[in-house]
Amino acid sequence: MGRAPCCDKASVKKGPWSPEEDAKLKAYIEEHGTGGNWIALPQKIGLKRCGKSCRLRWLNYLRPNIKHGDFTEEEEHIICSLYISIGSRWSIIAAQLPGRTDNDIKNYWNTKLKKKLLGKRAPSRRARANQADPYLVVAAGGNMCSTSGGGGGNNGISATAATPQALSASALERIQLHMRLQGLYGAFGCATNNDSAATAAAAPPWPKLETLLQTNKLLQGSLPTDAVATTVVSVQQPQHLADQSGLAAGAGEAEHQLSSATGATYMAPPGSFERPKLGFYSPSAEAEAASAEMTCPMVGVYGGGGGGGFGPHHDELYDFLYSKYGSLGGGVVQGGHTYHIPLLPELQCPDAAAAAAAAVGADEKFSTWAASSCDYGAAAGGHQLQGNPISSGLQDYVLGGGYDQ
DNA sequence: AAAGCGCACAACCGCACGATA
DNA sequence: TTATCGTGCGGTTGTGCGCTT
Repeated sequence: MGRAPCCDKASVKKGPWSPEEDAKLKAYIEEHGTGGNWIALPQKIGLKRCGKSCRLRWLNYLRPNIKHGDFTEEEEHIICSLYISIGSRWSIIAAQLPGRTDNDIKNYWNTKLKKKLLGKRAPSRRARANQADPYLVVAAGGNMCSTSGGGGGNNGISATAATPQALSASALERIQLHMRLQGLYGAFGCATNNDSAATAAAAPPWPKLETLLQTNKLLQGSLPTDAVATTVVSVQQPQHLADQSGLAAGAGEAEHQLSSATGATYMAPPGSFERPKLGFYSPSAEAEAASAEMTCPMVGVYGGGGGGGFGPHHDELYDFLYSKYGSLGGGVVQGGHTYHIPLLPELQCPDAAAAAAAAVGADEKFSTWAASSCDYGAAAGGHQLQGNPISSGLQDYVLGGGYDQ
């Protein structure tokens, strides 16, 4: 028995919205608000639309301060960075880009950015229809390292990890993307035996990501200073610290810290080292001096518990990455240069986003963040942004999430 | 000129979650 | 504790337009 549909599909209108419908919806919401019930709203205003459709139309097109098209280079960088870090959690990414909607960003990623960055064509509808296993499209058409072991040596990705069961398309794309940005294909000894891989390897790395990270541009201007609760110490670990800490060769405290190839940095509590998890990076204590501060009402709980921890693909993804970075001892050496995995910009606390939104006008999407106590996953996977009370007065955070679908 | 194709955008669908009765 | 409902999210599909053959 399936759940009842949200509306009578036989009587609701589908397809593009007319200007008249837009005007009706906009006028009503501007005057009365949504009334807290989208399902009932279309009846109230005489629209033959599903409530969900009304909500979508309002959020994506009719509400004030919506931007469409013309993504700036900086916005592209932010999308790219966050996609690597957290995957296809478009609503969270959208929260970092004022005026942008998750739908817009999702479309932009799928139609432009992905191709631009990964250098591959999205399979056509027809190809997709004929493709029995969608995961194989990525595995075969993407620029992932060969897992056949033929000629490329041990590239560290096990056959198991490369199977559709182990690594999702999203995870593969993120690995590809990050490698791409770092120009690490050669360092990983990838066997590139198809055209798309060769094309990808020839493409230039992401040129300005590092600049963006260094300048730490992500919504710094809107960070509130008066909200209370826990202080989250952001953000950028200075490069010299990253250099010193290494990845796996060190002992003691340094061993607690590891940067993953997705850009995640992990800080385990002293004395309880465990295998790092992929996820949003946690800032180091040393980063405090160079960091901005933001506040976020949350409690400090360590690890990936609560909403269910990390997604099923993370362990495999981690195993692959850790085997790479661990075995290479603190970075990837290529051409006499040691490549360190960059730290990613910090996600803005939703409450900060809410505060920023409040300054320019009510925004329903942000208002839901404001009430959620920085719950990053309530709807998107049930995971919470959780703090790690690593030492007195300092909080590191790991964003868990089942975002590999 | 017309068919085929790819692309971009808008919209829909189904699932998971939280709230509530 | 369980069922139901509304909401939010990410994935997918529909559609129109422009380019290519």
